Amino acid sequence: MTLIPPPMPGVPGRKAVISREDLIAAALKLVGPHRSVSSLSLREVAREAGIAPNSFYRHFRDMDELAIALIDQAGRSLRHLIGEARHRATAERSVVRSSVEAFMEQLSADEKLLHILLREGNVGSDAFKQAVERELRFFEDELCVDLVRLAEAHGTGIHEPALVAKAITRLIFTMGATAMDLPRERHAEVAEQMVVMLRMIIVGTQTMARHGVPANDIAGPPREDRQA
Amino acid sequence: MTLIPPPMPGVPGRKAVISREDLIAAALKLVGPHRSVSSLSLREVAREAGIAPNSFYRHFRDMDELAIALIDQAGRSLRHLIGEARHRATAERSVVRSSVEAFMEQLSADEKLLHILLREGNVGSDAFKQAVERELRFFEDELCVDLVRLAEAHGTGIHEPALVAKAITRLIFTMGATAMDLPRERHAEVAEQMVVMLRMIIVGTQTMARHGVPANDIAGPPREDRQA
DNA sequence: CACTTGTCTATACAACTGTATATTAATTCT
DNA sequence: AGAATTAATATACAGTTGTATAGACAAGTG
Repeated sequence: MTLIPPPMPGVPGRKAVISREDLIAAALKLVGPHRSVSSLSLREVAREAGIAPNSFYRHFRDMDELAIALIDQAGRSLRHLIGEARHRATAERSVVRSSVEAFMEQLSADEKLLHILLREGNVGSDAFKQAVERELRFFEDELCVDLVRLAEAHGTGIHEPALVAKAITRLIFTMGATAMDLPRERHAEVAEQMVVMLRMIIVGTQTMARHGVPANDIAGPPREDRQA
Repeated sequence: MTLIPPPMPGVPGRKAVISREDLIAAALKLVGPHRSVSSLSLREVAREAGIAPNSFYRHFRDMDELAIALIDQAGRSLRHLIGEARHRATAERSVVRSSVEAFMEQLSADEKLLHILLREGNVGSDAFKQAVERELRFFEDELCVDLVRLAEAHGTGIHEPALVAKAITRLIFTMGATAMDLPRERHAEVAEQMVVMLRMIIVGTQTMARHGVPANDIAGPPREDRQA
């Protein structure tokens, strides 16, 4: 999706002095901790890219369309990152730790793209939100098959793997979002918190797979409909 | 904070035909799934409230100030809600289930206020974000003392209660935010997912308290620095 | 060459924004 | 009654926004 037409030499017309990617880059330069994508104006992006406002329409119909392209790119970047993290993980260290570390690492380096994916899934148009949701679900699905595979390999059970994946994903993303407002030196601390949280979830799902799911938690009295 | 001056009879001047609360209400009428607080304009709110644009300044200095007042109100509403949920919980059912149910219930009823708290903590000015963060932390702290108290009462251990509270809070809030985009009839399903997720965390923290924390998870090889 | 085609720019317009200034209206105090 | 004080308004202005229209430039075609 959002493919660039290949540079066939047989097409008439003027040589494009600017490309979609240039516009995306210009938009990226403008977003930041205080500037959300949905608050960018068409003219602003055009100005940053050094073109006339109307030239924008040659590449995108809307700012919304640009935003979705941005999300796509952020998603690709994230998927690449996670792929690498997974590769590193199975070799030496735990998935949890190395994934979290890779995530936080990317958070510092590639800040803007992650920013978009993390924080702006809640505002904006429907198309915008769906695009973010799609990337989240992608992340989630990959994590799910990973979890199942690892659980089988290690002989540990896993209760409701899909929900485990969902919980972990959402947790990583929100924690990452809040980490972005913190000074760089506190990122390691947040990463450590994330690792502990994820371990709790994993220990929980394993215990529940081993001993059966409890019908109530620490707060409630025993219930009658507890499963045998 | 944001106190109304008491109606002393001894102050000259014209009777105020509109109050801060009316402006807040007008702003609330405007926000929705497609309209974020930070995208509201001063004139728009004034128009909705039926006053001249400049009259806005009699009550707030900024739209930002209005936004923070909105967050305060949403926070109060949420705290009230949680207080009730906790009251109900200790009596008959589990904290987890009844809290989640109360949360989702409020989500449907009082949609707008929760909306603001849930979705808009990531965009907007610093003051805005800090206000949301403050409310989140409040929620978190209350939950933490609850967890510790319950763990003691039931004789179950609890590992890193503060982190448990944080994880649960963030999870509830993000899941709640995504639920708001779903049709009403799927809310129960999301609530069920949330309950399972939270139980995993609680079972996890209990197991870790009982058996000691694992030095690595299901994916990694044993590490040497494992705690005795 | 003229011709078409696609890219970009210039100008323009109506709508909207936040806010400054000045004026009017309502209420209480003396 | 009149003076004082405060809320609300009307008008106005400069800036920004999205976009419509029309024209200029460059590259390929016949």
